[in-house]
Amino acid sequence: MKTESLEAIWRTVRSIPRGQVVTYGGVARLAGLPGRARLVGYALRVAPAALRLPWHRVVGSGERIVFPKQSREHAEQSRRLRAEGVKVINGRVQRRSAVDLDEMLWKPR
DNA sequence: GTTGTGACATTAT
DNA sequence: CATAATGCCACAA
Repeated sequence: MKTESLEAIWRTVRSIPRGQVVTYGGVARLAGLPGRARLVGYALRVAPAALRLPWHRVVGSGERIVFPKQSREHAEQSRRLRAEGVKVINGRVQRRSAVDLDEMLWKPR
């Protein structure tokens, strides 16, 4: 049922850890709905505000923010992500591998 | 029932 | 990098 799908998506989004981002397609896949990225967008659009979903952790393919650069949503998402330590440059979330590499080179010892 | 529109993704030009 | 074509599918008109 469709409400089932929406709930599965909401649960999945709710499970995204702080400081981590997942693509629309990724959420769909994790929710057991492969190939239905658009439904994820719809699910987030109609999600009850009461759920307090971390919608800002969901990005487009290539870890790009899907909202138009000038939009309020775009600014909002960038702000929220940066508030969690996620680097966002030019509407693009910096690759985690680069961050991990930095951690590796600095942490040891 | 048909058509247009998306908080999208992937592949091919 | 930019565009277009497809696939996907819920919803509104």
